[in-house]
Amino acid sequence: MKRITIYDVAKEADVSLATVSRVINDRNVVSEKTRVRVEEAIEKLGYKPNAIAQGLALSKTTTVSIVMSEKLFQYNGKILNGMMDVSKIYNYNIMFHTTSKGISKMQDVIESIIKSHVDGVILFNDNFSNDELEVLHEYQIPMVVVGGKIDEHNIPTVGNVYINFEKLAYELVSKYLDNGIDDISMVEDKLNLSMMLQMKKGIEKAYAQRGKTFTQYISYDGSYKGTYDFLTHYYKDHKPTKLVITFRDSQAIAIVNACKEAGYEMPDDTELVCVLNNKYLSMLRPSVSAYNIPEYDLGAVAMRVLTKMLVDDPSLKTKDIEMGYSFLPRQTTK
Amino acid sequence: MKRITIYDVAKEADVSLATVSRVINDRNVVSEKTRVRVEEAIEKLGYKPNAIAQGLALSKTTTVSIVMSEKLFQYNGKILNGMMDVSKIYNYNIMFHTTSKGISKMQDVIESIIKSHVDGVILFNDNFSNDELEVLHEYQIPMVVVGGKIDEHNIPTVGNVYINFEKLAYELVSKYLDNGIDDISMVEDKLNLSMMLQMKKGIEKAYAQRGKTFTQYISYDGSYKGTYDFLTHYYKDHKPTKLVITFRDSQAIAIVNACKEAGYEMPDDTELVCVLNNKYLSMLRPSVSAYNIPEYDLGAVAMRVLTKMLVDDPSLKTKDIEMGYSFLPRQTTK
DNA sequence: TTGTAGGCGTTATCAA
DNA sequence: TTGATAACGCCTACAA
Repeated sequence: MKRITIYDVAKEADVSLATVSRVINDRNVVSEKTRVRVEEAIEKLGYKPNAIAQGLALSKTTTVSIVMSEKLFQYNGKILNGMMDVSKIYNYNIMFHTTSKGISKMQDVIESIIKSHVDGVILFNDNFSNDELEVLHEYQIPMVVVGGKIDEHNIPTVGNVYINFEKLAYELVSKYLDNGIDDISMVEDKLNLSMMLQMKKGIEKAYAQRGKTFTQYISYDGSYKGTYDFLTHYYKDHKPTKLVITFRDSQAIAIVNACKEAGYEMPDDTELVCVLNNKYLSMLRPSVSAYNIPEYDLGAVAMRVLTKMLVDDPSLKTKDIEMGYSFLPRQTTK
Repeated sequence: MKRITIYDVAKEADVSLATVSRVINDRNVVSEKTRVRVEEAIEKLGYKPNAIAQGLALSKTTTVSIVMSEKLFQYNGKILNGMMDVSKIYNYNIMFHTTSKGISKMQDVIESIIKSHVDGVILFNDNFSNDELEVLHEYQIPMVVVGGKIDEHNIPTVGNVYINFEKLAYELVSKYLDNGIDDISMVEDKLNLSMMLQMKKGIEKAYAQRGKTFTQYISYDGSYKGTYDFLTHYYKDHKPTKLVITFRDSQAIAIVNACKEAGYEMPDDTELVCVLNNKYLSMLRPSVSAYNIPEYDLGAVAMRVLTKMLVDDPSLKTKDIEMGYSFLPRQTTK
């Protein structure tokens, strides 16, 4: 079946293709009479404009790329939901890219982003370098980074929608320190290294302000299958600290199980806070205290900022937006 | 910055644009000498072909659409991973669409699929009707449906990569029936209705073959926030059956918690099998028996089948592929 | 082996 | 208000 084109419509309505184009795009003025005729022809033939041809003619694809790491997007469903919903409102198509660590596949992704001529890009933290940001910027492609705060940048085509993890960690730890508890540890999450660094910074600041030093950053090499494996092993000969901070659910669950097996009571012997909340943490027994991060909103706002950059002045201000969060106390904290 | 085009390269290398096109696409024979010259020019100018223009010229976008329901894709990360990896191998771009139930957004998705002129589509079960499949077929767009088995179809442009949930349920229930246990229930999962129906069919068949009738299909209306809420309420005045079958983790976890709170022992008082495995089920105490569904492979194979349909004869045979599964016994079964 | 020219489906600029 | 016509960037017969 030959796809029907603007020519077919023009012939059917007995006008020139220019006129058809006009009624499609609502440009200029078209006489009521002919507009109706054209619309009828469109309806009758079931004509649908070819977005590719439009893209070529307009140098605008109404498509934006979303790139996130392969591992990460399993945890970021809601962020994606937020982005998808907003993109629908503005009628943007979504090109989806994933990066796997290891070989720097980000190169390939950038390559295909450039070739695809998408109008904008949304990147997640933790899967690109500054060089790569620079490349995209050279091509004048507006982009927004979502997740954590990115370093001071003066690239005008970059926006940032983020959670201030440094502040979050600082506040959390300060509270405990002020209650006389300084036996605190944080478990590294290799999937979110840049967020970890920000949190570490916040914790260290809290300690430093009180003349102390934070030392219990629990990291591990690649010899374990994952965090869970590592932690169950780790707690065989380590007593959990009074407060343990984890980033994701897997780590929190590992801690809960390890404590249970070692005979420690929560929250009496040890307290646990997981940064990223999800439903499993509330289903667990004991249920795990966590932070309510507005994931959906992060995605929605990021996409909205991007569309703003696309239609408005690209040098728009207020492109950096800090999102809030709130603590969800559950059974693992007093 | 003006994007540099094939003309620029041609001028730089002092050849015609046709020649440049030839070296880019490796078409015809180009003399070694000029090819090198062209390649140098490409390198020097940093030329990247405009995929949009290529798409227009070739009527081929090397892009495929993936459409899945908004709710579902949070659970199907690995399937997506499989699809993404294979699409990378074949250099296909991914256009990502989500459908939310309620208003039939599927209409919009189809609209944009048609306009985008993607080369093929991958659909998940449970988010389209046969009519919608027909529309896509009218446009000759190759597509594959992934997840459960779709009804007999004779649309030549549709492939199907699936798990035989009917068989799975039949086998599972048969085993228990043959051991004299017929106090079995299955909890409905509203996110996967078509799979539920297939499983129900399998269970009913197992019962029927033994002159019995399956009655304990546990469903609920929309008055609960979700399955978890419903189940915790349900088991206040219902004793769990000897075997409970759930589809997803949330439901399984609800059962585990409900039993624990009601003082039932697993697996002695009641056994539990969750169809879709995931890491939380193995972390839970007791850990939940489940099926190892090759999610990644489902996605990978689906994408591979689609690419085959795209390059090979579109009327290729063996487009319907049944994937295997295996049982993972854990603490909730004897 | 290389170049010329027409076409892919739209939009936009001019004239009419 | 409408209609030619030249882009948009690339590919591919057809010629040379």
